[in-house]
Order: sequence, then structure tokens, then C-alpha cells
Amino acid sequence: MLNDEKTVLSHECEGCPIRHRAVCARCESDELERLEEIKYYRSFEAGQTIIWSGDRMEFVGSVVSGIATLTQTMEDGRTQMVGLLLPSDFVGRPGRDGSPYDVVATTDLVMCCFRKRPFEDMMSTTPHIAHRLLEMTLDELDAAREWMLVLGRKTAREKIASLLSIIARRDASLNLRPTQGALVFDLPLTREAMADYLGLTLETVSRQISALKRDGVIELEGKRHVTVPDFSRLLDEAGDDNDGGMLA
Amino acid sequence: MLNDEKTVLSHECEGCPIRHRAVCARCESDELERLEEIKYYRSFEAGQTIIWSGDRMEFVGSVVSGIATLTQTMEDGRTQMVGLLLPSDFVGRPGRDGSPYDVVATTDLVMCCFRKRPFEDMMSTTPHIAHRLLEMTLDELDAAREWMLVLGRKTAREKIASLLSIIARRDASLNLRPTQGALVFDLPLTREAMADYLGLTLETVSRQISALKRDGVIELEGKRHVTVPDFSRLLDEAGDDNDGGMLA
DNA sequence: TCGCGCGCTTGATCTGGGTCAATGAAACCC
DNA sequence: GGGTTTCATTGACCCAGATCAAGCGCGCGA
Repeated sequence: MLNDEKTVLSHECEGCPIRHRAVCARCESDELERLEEIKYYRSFEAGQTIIWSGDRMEFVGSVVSGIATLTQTMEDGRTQMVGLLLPSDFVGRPGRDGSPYDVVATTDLVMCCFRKRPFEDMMSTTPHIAHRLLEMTLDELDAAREWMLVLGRKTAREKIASLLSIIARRDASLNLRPTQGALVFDLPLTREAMADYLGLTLETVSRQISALKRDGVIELEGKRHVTVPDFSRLLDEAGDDNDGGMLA
Repeated sequence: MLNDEKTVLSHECEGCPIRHRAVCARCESDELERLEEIKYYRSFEAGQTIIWSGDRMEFVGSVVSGIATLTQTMEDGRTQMVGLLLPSDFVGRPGRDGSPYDVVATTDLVMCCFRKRPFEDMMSTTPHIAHRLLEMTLDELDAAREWMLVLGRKTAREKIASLLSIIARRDASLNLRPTQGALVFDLPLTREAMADYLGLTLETVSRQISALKRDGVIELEGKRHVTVPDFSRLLDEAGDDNDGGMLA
């Protein structure tokens, strides 16, 4: 389903939404060149903090491979993850200097970055880049608000199912077992990181995963490898409206 | 405080971020005229639903007076408020047709609207309007993520204090009693609406408000009129970093 | 090969906030 | 002025999930 992007690539950068979704299809070649000039890659190791809350951010960019998280922490140590960044997700706040949360690489991570100042200049002179940024920010806002429902009103079991279905949707869409509609994927987060995302403790996460396994909603091989035999069942458990069409 | 609206109507519109923050300072006069052409006002009564989740939205705009909320509901009736719209807040998703949540007027409400299609056209030809939209969307995103911390990790008492401090900041900054740094404001929400915003029940909201009153953090006159004798005390209760500068 | 540490699981117990139910108190309307 | 409605408070009890604590299993370095 993403194959046609390749035809557009000319320079590939798998997972970079600026190039793929906004630039390639519509940019003039000199815009592509200017982007190319301010672009660079950075790698991070699992566990490394990319930006501390309050730090100046010198770049915007997007995740190419691996997982990053946005995390807020209270003085007494309580932490809440406020964003989960999977490949192709955008990081950065054009027009703002600081980051209001920690950005952490939870797995080994590669990012495709653009130097911030020149990127902002391009943005202000290239309407469709600005437009794409707005699109992406609206997507993030929708995701944040959906997550507010999860945090505020769902039970622990529903929270786990919600998280699994999000990861499944994003991560497993290519690993679909087409013969039977089962999804297979690896959990990219520790139990503790899941707890931080879900507003739970790691013990509760562990218990609820065990419960979902016991009830046949998921199958586990090792601690991280998940098979979802029936995705709509998982959506039911998540309490989501399941209009069924999603995997059609 | 909004009386001057009348004097201003032909041009300025108190509480409209498009005109005030983005357009007036930087727009050419023909842009102002075009905006004027597609602008209109709408009034709603307390309790009225402005847009149902899934509905097509024909306008974008901003709150002039009154309070609106964004609400998500699960099939079984659990509801979570995902946005609180005070005067000057923006409503709308340029580039998108439907609303993913209910928009409800919780008090009598006046909105300043722009017809959506022509507004989008203007946006794509007027970079600084697009830029302002991005700014506002980033603000909303920050607010949503801050609220995720509230929902996921704070206690009931901290949640109430957080909500009060947000309303105080927005609503009471003009009603400051300068002699003593006390803040006075009216709660614009029922206990139930507060509960929906905070991921609590209305009983818990009521109990915690009583507790804050008993402990002298707030004073109540009637059910809705609040005095905060010491704002930094309230911030402490909210668990927020209180760097003190806010009211300086 | 052993031991050590980290990620995870599971059990026992505790508690914050939910649930259910009764009462109070304004506002409003005959 | 009394009845109805809506919003809020308060009490008694309960339970989902937190907390505290004990192991398990696997990878890794010596």
C-alpha cells in the first residue's frame, strides 16, 4: 500500500514524512535540493535521552527506524508518556525553541533531521510544507485526544488492548498473515514503558497481559512477540467503536 | 468586559485569534476585507450541541464569549472531555471535513465563524494565516499533552487543583485583587462537567472541592464563586512545578 | 559454569476513588 | 407558597488497581 512512494523517491529516506508525503509529490526540484542540503541523519542507542525537557531543539525531523517516546515527569518521579513515536512520525515544533518534554530513544533509533532555522525559512516560503506540518500536527492532536479518553475512562484491560491495537495497526500492517487475518508483531516497549504510557503500574500491565493471553485474545511467544488471532476481538476489548472496515 | 464588542464589531472581534493575533497586525487591507466577507456570528444556548461527532463542519472560528467543550463518548456512555474552549480559543480543523468529537456549548455562547472553504483558500494563499494556525494547533497539542499527565498520574485532589488553576489563569487574570494577590472567578462548569474533564465521578469532584475548602486552599461563595487566597498554594496542590514567576 | 542483574510474573494486602443512596438547596413555574 | 427540577453534598460500602514482596528465567560477563 505504500509501494507507490518508491516511484516518487528519487532520494529515498524510508520513514520521512516531509519527503514522502509532502515534498516528493509536489516539490520543485530546487526545493528538494534545499531540503537535501539541510538534512542529516542521527543515530541513538536504546535508553539514550535525545532531548531533555526544557532543552533547546536545534532540529526537526522524523523517525526512520526504532521507537522514541515523549515523556513528562513530576518532581516526585511520577512519569507519564505523552507520545509514542514510531517510524515516519515527526518530531519537532517549528517556531518554538524548547521542548516541553523529554524525548527518549527506547530502542536503537535512526532519525532523519533538518536543521531547524533553515527548515523554518523554507516552511515560510513553501506553503505546501507549512500545510503538511499543520496536517501532521492535527494528526498528533487527534491522537493525543484519543489517548485522553484512554487515560481518563478506560479500565486497565481496555488500556492494554488499546495500546496493543495501536501498535498492531502501525507496526504489523506489513506482517499481516493474510490467510487468516491474524496480526503478528513485537512489542517495542518494556512493561514499565507501557505502564508509563497507560497511566498504570508495571504489575498491572503484566497481570492484564497475562489475562488477555489466558482469555485467548492474544498469544505470546516469549515476553515480546505477540500474535493477535482476531483483531476485531482485540478492538472489542479496547472498547473502541469497531466499524469493521479497518483491515478490509 | 465584553461591552466594547459593539464598538469594535466592524473590525475587531474580541476573542478572535485569527483577526487579533495574526491578521490585524500583519494583514493587507484587502485580506481583512476578504476575511470580513466570509465572517459571521453564531449564538448558542447553554446545553446545545454545536456539532455532533462525525458531522461535517462547515466553518472554523473562535469563541467570543461563553464556554464550549469537546467531548468523546464510548458506546456504554462513559464520556471524556478532551478540550475546554474559553473565549479566544479556536475551533476547527482546516483541511478536514468531520469533527471527531461532540462540540457542546456548556454556557450561552457566541462564536465568530468563517466559512470553511473560503477560509481554507485564504489560508493557502496567505502564509502568515497558515502559520498562525500551526501556532494555535501546537498550543492545543501542548495543552492536550499536559492534560494527559493530569489524567494519567495525578490524584483526585491534584486533578481538581489543576483544573482550578487553569480556569483561574484564563478567567481570573483580569479579576485579580491586586492588593493581596488573591484570584476570584466563577466556575463555568457543573460538577459533572468537571468530572468528565478530569476522569472522575461527580461525587469525587464534590468531595475534593469540599476538602480544598476545608483546608483553606480555596473559598467558596455559593457553589460556583471561587476565591483563591494564595495562588502558589493552589499550584502546589496541583503538583505543578511552581517556578513562581507566573503572576509576577 | 556460575552468579548476577534485569525484565517480568505472581501473590497478598491495602486504599483511593467508584457506586449506591439519601438529603439539601437554589431556581423556576404554575 | 408549594411542587418540580436540577445541581450539589455527604455517608456507607465496595472493588479495581496500587503497593509491597517474593520468586522466575534468561542473557551476559568473568
